[in-house]
Amino acid sequence: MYGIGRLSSLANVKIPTIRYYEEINILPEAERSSGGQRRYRQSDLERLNFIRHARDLGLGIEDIRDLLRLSENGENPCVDADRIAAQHLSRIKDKIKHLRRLEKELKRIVSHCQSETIGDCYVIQSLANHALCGDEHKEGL
Amino acid sequence: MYGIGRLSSLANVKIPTIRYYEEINILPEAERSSGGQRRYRQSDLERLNFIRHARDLGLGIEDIRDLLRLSENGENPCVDADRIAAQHLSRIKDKIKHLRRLEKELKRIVSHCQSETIGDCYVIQSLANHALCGDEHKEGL
DNA sequence: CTTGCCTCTCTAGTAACTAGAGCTTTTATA
DNA sequence: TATAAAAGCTCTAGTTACTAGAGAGGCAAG
Repeated sequence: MYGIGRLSSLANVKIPTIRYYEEINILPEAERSSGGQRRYRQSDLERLNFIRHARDLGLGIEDIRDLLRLSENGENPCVDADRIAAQHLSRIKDKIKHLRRLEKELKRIVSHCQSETIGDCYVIQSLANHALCGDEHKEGL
Repeated sequence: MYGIGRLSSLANVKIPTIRYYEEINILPEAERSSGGQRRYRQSDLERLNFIRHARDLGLGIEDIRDLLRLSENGENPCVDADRIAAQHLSRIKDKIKHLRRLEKELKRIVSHCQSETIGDCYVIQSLANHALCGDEHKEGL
């Protein structure tokens, strides 16, 4: 049994974040010391590690909640977990696509500006006038 | 002079968003009709188009505020605008790098899972146990 | 028993909107 | 001109995943 500070450094998750996870019920309510402080055990650390790891991969809290629920019974079919991961992967691919379009457009705009003053700055002109854009950059996340 | 609905469809920005932009002072306070409704003119549309365009490129409101301020005087040097755009470009590059790492890791995890039940689902195992990760995916945005 | 660190709850703030309630104004039609 | 539909108004609260800070209380070492 250890306190929240120790759990925090073991899992590499900040203290307020741990309390937040408890509040939104992805961590169970912690046991308390006689004075009311949270006390944790190994299983809490494991669950928190799972959460942090999933967060590092960019999964949202609701997906993580589903994954935790699924993982609680080893007999569950794993297609649901696979689907969550696969959907997340496709969201990431979409984001990459979108960001690449932005990157391309910004590169074009930035490299194109050779002027001295705002009056004929290509950056400003591009923003003011969509017609100067080479490409589309309106969709997606 | 037209109403907020028309401005909204001309600029392709939702009505509440326009009011929000006014509230945070990146759009000037609109003139009002005798009954108190907002009335806009061409210059408002141009400013709003500028904003939307910058948002489409992923720029944050504070950057846009700076760009708008700079663009108000054509004599201003344009290095400041260029710097804002260049910094944004580098943030985008970083995000792409980060997302590509996640993509790689998720692909590995998803394709690796051939099981039927959660008990030996590679997705779940990877999340529970960081040692199964091929790569790092902890840094950055 | 005291000192100092750890932890507690609660509120509010972040970014950039979005949704909805309940009401008033404007516009189009009869 | 009367009325009804469409458009607009303000205000509050919700979204995501935390983070910061105030002010009070718990805990372990010496």
